[in-house]
Amino acid sequence: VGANPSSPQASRSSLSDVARLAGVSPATASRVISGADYPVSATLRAKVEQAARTLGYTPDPVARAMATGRSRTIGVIVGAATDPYFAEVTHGVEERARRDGYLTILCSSDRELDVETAYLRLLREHRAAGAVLVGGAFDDSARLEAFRREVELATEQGMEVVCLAPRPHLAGVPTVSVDDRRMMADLTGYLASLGHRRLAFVGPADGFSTSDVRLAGLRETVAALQLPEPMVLRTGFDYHAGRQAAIRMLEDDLPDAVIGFSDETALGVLMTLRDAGVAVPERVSVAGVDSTREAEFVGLTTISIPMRELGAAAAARIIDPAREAGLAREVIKHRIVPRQTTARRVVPAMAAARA
Amino acid sequence: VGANPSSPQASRSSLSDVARLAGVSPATASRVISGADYPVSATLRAKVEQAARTLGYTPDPVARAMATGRSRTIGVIVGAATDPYFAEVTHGVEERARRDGYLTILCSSDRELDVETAYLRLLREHRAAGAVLVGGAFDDSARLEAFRREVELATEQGMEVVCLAPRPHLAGVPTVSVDDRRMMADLTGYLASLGHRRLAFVGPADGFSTSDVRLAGLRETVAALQLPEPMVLRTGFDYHAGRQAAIRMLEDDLPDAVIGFSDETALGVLMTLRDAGVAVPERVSVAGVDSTREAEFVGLTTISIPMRELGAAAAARIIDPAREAGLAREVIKHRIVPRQTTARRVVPAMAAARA
DNA sequence: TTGTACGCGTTATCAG
DNA sequence: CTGATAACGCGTACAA
Repeated sequence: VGANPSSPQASRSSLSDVARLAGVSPATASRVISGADYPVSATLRAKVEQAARTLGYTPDPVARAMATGRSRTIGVIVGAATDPYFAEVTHGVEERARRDGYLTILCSSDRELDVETAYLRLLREHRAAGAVLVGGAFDDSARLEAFRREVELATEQGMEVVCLAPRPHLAGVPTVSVDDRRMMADLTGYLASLGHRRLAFVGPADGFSTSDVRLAGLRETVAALQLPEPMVLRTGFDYHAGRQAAIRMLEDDLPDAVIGFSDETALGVLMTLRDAGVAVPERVSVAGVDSTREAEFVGLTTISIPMRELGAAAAARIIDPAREAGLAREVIKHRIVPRQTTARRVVPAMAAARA
Repeated sequence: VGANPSSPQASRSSLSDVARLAGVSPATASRVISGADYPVSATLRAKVEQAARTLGYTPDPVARAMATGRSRTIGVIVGAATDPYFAEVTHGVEERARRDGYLTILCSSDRELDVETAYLRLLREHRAAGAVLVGGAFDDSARLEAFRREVELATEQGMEVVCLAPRPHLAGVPTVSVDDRRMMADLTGYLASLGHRRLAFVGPADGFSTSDVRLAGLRETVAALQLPEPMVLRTGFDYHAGRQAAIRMLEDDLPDAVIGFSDETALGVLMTLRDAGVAVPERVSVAGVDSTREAEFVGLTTISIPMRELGAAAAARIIDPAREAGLAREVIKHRIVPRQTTARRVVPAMAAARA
């Protein structure tokens, strides 16, 4: 009779073993081991600790999850695991989690709300301590209700859910992120200050939360500075999307400067333009967002976002919710990182004169 | 009396609820739900399935893990979560795992054997179905014994451990990987065929499994072709290591061609050489290993390794060990991907003539 | 302050 | 083929 018959278990010792060796009841042993703030005499406490050491006892995480409804496990839900931005944030979560013996569960959603919903459910069933929603999302109204419901269930069950980018339809969920609107406004201002007037934005289709906000920031600034209407190319998130956009620009019309939704997209634009013989930054300036390592490698102008720290902060919030219970909406400072893909605009006449 | 008091549980239904509604015993319900190959009459089976549907019942993974000693969870242990190679393999694992409702646990070890050991133990305690050891490792003899012991314990407990790169001191563990020695021999041959004689290798310190093997492959071929002794720069794994190595080469002496331990390293070399005004591939050829997306972006010559497929294969092996029980040491084919950072050697005289 | 006993939700054994 | 029932290892009301 009993479970787990096939495992030749290397004789792991259980809490009752510890209790027996220490000559106390399992309850007392539990109170000592689990660090409960329950009064236990110093004598017994010492005995239990000694016994635990002798037996090399380690609490069983699964049994604990069973009993407490909580496991030392953190889910991180990203749009694409291989995207450098997501990878960096995830690493931040993992490092912080590891410090406290938490396990990090990687959930890559292909930016599908349904997949996020399914993952959230799985995490809840596994009693994850919390979940980090790293990226933005499409405003997929058909799937949205199920998603919200799942977030609600998770929260009700005591899971900590943290957003690392604002989710418009997820009010009440603590969020720590940069100010996308302002960030893009700053970047636009920076490019304008270099003399660029005809701007282009390359990003995902309409309806993606963070992209929409960034685009709004761009448009506001363009309007305020009385620049011409910006070109908007909605080809996607990644490197390939950047390539496509660049090809379209090459066929159509070159702007003064291009802003990518992310470094990935901007890099796609950059490489494709250069391959086609377009001088960057002399003819066209290119800038991205994220400050991934790739961007550093090629000297791409970008906006610095503390990716690891964001991940670590989210993890910290999940591991110890009490500590940072206060702030529900924290804003991280961004910073423009000017590098070699942006430069003062060279007006055609001057260019001709120089040539 | 009882556990989990604080959770306002959204009334999840349990197996006994299903059993009650179906008018059968929990045992029968379990046999139907868990898909055990245990005889249950069609009538009762239908009743249970109906009841489960009505209640929207889902088995509890934690309780299952408790009872069976196995959870639908796969650990993937990598050297650095943000390294593109590891990220890609991890994504492969995740995609395959997701298909079967498995969760992927990301374990980033900073290439420290101790961290790998600790993670392995944590995974075992959490009843992970298996673990994927993705990268190589330093031959850290002091820590090695504990590591091996942990692998052994994991295996004894029924976990599937799979290596995606040979671990010399882990005999008996199923491994699916490329042939590092031959791969590097091929690449060396390729560079030699372009007329390059003075080769350089940039990689981690001595004693790192995969690097040692690759270097051996290089050396063999160099000897066979009677090329001069190669330069070996042991600066590390990543982009920065490549930069350092390049700086040293610039100060010291430029080879005809540089091979990086990985694409990351090679890219560091490439960018730094170009920043310093060294023409690649005209003056120096540069090649890497992995065929990461980054390498594609900048047109780096490299060796193609099917990263996602490797991850997926490892996951498949863990999810369904019976299926592929046979082969314990599978070798994946590699392929040289010539791109724009390698070219036929231009001998100084010719270069002068051309200039 | 300590101990007893039950429950978490399954699976597996053994008796019908 | 079906059903009681004992585990799995822990946390925790409740009684002492």
